[in-house]
Amino acid sequence: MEEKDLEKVKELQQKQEMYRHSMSHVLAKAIKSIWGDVKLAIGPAIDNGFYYDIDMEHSITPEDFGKIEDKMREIICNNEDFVRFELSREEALEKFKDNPYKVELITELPEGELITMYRTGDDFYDLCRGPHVENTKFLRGFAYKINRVSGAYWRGSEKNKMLQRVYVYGFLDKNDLKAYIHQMEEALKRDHRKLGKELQLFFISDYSKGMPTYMPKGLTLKNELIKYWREVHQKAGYIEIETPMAMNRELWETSGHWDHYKDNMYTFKCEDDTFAIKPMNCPGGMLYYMQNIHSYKEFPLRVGELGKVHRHESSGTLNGLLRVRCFTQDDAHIFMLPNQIESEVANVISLVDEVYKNFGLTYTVELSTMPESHIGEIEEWQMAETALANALTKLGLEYKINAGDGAFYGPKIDIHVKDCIGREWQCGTIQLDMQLPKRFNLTYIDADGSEKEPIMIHRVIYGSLERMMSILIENFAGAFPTWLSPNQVKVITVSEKNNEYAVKVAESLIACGLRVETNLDNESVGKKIRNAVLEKTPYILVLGDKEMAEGTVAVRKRGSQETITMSIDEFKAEILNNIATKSLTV
RNA sequence: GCUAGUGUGGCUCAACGGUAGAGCAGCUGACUUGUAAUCAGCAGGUUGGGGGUUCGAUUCCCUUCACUAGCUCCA
Repeated sequence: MEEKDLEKVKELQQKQEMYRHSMSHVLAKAIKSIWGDVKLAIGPAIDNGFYYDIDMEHSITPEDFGKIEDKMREIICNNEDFVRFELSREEALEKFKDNPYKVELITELPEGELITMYRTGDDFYDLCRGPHVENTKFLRGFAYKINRVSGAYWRGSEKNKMLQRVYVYGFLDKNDLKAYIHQMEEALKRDHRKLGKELQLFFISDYSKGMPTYMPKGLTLKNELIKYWREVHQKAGYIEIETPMAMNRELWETSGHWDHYKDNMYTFKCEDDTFAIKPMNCPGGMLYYMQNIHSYKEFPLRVGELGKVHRHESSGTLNGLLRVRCFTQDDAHIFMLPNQIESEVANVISLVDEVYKNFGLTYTVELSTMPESHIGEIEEWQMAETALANALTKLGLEYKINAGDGAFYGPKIDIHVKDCIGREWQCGTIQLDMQLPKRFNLTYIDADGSEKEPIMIHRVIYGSLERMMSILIENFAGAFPTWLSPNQVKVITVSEKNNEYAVKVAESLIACGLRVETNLDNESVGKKIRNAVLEKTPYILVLGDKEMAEGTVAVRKRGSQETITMSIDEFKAEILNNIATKSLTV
């Protein structure tokens, strides 16, 4: 039964994909019939519809969308057959001789194979393996909407010409399209940049593009994340260090960053020396290791650092707190014996799991293996990759393999989390480094008294505090669990007569370590409630004559419109318990 | 970095060739409030910066900066 359903779903997905392919043909045809002189590149189906990459003079703008959609509708209503036909390579090249993109695609097809094309009407044909629907009339019920137009490099390489890519949402079911658009609109409301402004968490000044300033509330959030991080890492056997922000060029030459990463580093001269602001914490961590002679008995040696790094990322890639030029990595370098890799990697992944679960985050795991350009011996790589894979398998985690996507210095495991509009961001990562220990000549004394080179991994759990914060802001839509919430309690008075009592209550809560704000404004209770609700405060306390006389508080929890009257001590017990258990709800 | 779009008071938006308007927030005053906006008044912008076209520009053009989406990148 279950299998049957699965099959049905799969069948429907395949059908949808075929329709999307056919629609992309229609899209191309519509654009060609409107603007005439266009060179079509490529137009695949994607998971929310389809797009077409086109090289043309006219810059398509949102004002053109209606016109294109109308034309598409017209083509669909013409009941044109999708006619499949095959050409020899030469014939196909001749047919597309004015279109370098198609020529390139055709040339890459295996020689001797016939080229499949589809034609609709008399005037339009396109290179496509198909399948397509038989006739455009079948597309009549297909729900589509042009979403946006943007630039995209031909074949994804910045060396090539940038084409115009028209993205279209497209679904078999009208309701799916509606639901999808609605979901996107809802998602935008929880965009961390919007909430960051509304909730006064952070801002990014023009004077420090890509480098956020934390406002008091945002800093509280960040500090809570750090506090929690320290708790779990201390339990997991980590020690913590702090390395300098700027270090001499020579160090970066030794680490290899100067050669590989110089363009992304902020460098400066001081007296006769050149310095770089650290783009990563590793070299500093290596220097720490080198301060002492190490024994195999110390391993695994887990050295953590909440290190602030600066990287000059391209301007176009910056995105709120998700992609910044200055961020705090929750880094750690772990030094170990070869036979400790598997268990230690498993330890780290368990830590990731524990931390992410605590936030209610779901994640996906990817294992990236040896890239073409790499250092080290194949056997070393195999050993390392096997160890990583074994650790994942042992924990029963599903993972995707990204063949050849590892760092040049070692394989890695990446943890991805989705943002509110479905974009995946790498957060946690565990990277085996087969280079730095060599470059810095790290050693330890093994049981037999010989000097050996330790195995080292870099790992982050949050990834960066900034990225994790933005993911959390969006996941919670700004309504943070109490323990994380910048403001945990809002004390509201009914009238000015109650101010003194309110201040007393607030002070006693603050004395318990709670983050409390009072609103003694000369405003209506309704308005003060409204403001507190908009600020997404977990607990609102309303204090009037009644509470004052009885020494109680009227508690209104986030998400509820009811109030519960309780003694101050009862309230303290409840909220402190909520915080201690890091409850996700109030 | 590339392509396109956007840029109006602290915030959200309006006006769109005739020299900027509203709500919220702020301030002042009245009201003393019982669970999502009490009322009145005041103040606040030369429309991101620079240049040009024009009798006149927020509105058109150029340039620059920033932002947004996508592409590339993320060792």
